[in-house]
Amino acid sequence: MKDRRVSSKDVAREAGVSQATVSYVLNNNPNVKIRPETRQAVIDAARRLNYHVDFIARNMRLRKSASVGIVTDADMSNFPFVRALEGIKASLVERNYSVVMCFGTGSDIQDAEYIKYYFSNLIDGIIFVMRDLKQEDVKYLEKNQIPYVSINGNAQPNARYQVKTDMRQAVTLAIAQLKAKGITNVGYLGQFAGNEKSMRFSAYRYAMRENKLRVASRHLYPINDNENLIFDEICGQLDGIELPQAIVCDNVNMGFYTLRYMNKNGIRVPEDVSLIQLGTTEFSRRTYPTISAVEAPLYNMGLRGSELLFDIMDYGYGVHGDPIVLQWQYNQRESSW
Amino acid sequence: MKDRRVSSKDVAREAGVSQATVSYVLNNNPNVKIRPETRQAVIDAARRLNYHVDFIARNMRLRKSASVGIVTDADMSNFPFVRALEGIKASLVERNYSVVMCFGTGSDIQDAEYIKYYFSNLIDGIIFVMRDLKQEDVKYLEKNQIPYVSINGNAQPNARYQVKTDMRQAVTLAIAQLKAKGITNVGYLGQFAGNEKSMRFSAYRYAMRENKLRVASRHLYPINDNENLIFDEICGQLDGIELPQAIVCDNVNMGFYTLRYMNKNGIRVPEDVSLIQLGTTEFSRRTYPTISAVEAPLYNMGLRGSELLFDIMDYGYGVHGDPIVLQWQYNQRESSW
DNA sequence: ATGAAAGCGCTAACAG
DNA sequence: CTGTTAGCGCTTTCAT
Repeated sequence: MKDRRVSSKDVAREAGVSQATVSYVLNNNPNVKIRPETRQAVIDAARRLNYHVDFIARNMRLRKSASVGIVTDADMSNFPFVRALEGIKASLVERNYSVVMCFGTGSDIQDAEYIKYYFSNLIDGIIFVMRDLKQEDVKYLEKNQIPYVSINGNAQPNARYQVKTDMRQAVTLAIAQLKAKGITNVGYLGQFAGNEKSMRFSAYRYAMRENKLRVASRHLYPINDNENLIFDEICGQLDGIELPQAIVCDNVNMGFYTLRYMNKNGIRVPEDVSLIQLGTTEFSRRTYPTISAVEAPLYNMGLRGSELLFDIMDYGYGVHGDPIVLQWQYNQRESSW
Repeated sequence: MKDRRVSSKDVAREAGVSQATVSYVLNNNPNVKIRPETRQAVIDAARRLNYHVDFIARNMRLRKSASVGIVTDADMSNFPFVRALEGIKASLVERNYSVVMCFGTGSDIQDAEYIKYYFSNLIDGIIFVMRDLKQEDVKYLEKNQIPYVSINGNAQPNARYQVKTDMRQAVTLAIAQLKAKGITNVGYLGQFAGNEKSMRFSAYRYAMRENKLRVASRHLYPINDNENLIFDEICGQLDGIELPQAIVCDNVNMGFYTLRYMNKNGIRVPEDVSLIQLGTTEFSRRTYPTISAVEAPLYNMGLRGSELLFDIMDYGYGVHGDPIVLQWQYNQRESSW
């Protein structure tokens, strides 16, 4: 199918040396001294023949693949995921590693694509991005000493290697800023249960407490995170009630739909109600008003996670037991004072 | 580093057969008949030992990599790119191919990562997604018979293998709908030069002509596509003028910023001005009003492109010379009549 | 300083 | 129906 390509043997012949020498030269093998003119001859020959090493063959010999598998739960077209991937990429490129996307994640980890890939030498390690790890999966990975890292806003209980985040300080800052403008009546709209959500909700409660503000239960608006229903649920919660001075929205979508609600009903933002969104998207600065947001350090999460994975791949389990914790940031825009 | 793993030789020993038989069974090789009990013995042994083929070794033997390289110009965190990637993925998964992201695209194609990967047997083919191909790059690819496909809204001149799109009918339909509501005065906001842009602008002109409407040059608003400047430029163009009844916006960002302009200035959409956006994003249905959009068939572009690539990889250059042309669609939402 | 040769794990003639 | 065997292209010990 693919026509025969030039191999290191060809280069050796062309340069009048042995195949071993070609390998020594091209890999700059530090354990072996090569006469400069020999070296040059090899390099010239390689260039002349337009030689490229066959990574597959090399990797086979070296018993590694020089790529890492990326696994996600999120829709791929999800901004946080992709942004974290950009951070990962930055770290990988440096070391000449490549990214393999792993899709099929079966119900049993044993037949997840990424496990097959790992055992098939297609990837050397695994990065879980924005994916909640099941207890048993973590156990399986660690039992088999598979290099992996979880990159996720939320802590993954029991996962040995992870990058997680803390948003409490950023939310505290956001609410402090509101308070400085005389706003004390800050509600919360979103989900109140579940892992990810409860991290957000509890950050809100933490921030209120730190700011010595009361959480009023009549200003807590439970909304399920289902794209098609969010707006209706918001209407159900907010129609005809007395609104608080500010609302913190659980995530990007809820922030958008809440703004939609305000715009639709002629409620001025932030004059009547301030709006703050938890989560990151590039569209928050394209609306009217632009939406203030507490945002995760996505790029750095990717970068740091990938670096951690390299440590594990290089030195094995046992290094760096501590999770990396990165801080969220408050990005004030027009929707809040 | 990685502990020795179980090979097909081990399975052979365990099952009391030869390595070849193991290969025959596990690959379901149709050219060779295996006694059912032998087959079963092999399968059992493999399971017992938790055997996984070593793809690297297999690929080396087969002289292929079972992965394709994805190259893009766009920021990865770009919705159209990722959506197309999802289509690609759907096609790849079926054939057990995997995706390798190629990042470094040097100025000279010879040292682009994807070329190195190809010549290094790391990928079997290349898909360019939303990336404008240079003349010379196309020439290089075709001279070397490298399987590639361009997936792009716009035609890539001279690229033999491509998926491109046609938006004229969809825009015509959108404008026809406006006209049916008595709107005849339709402006255009965006860029008027450049490859991508002129496709859009000319689709608008085509649609106006088809609908027997006049393009009024006073309702053509040139805006440069620079995120940080768009809004200011829009203000510069629209402040204090008499607006048309409808505006077609060049792309997603301009659509958003134009809506921002309207909302900010209390101009009702669509009562005062209808808005139509060319381009796709999931956020168009989260604003108030939601934004009508003419959208590219991104998922299918990815899917079809990937299928085309498989044809080329399977049968070589010479198949399917004709570009695949896919139609855009009009998605009417609240921002237009 | 360089070469000969072994072998990574797999597949596919070919032989039986 | 199954086994023997010869590589795929590379790296690396061990000789020289």
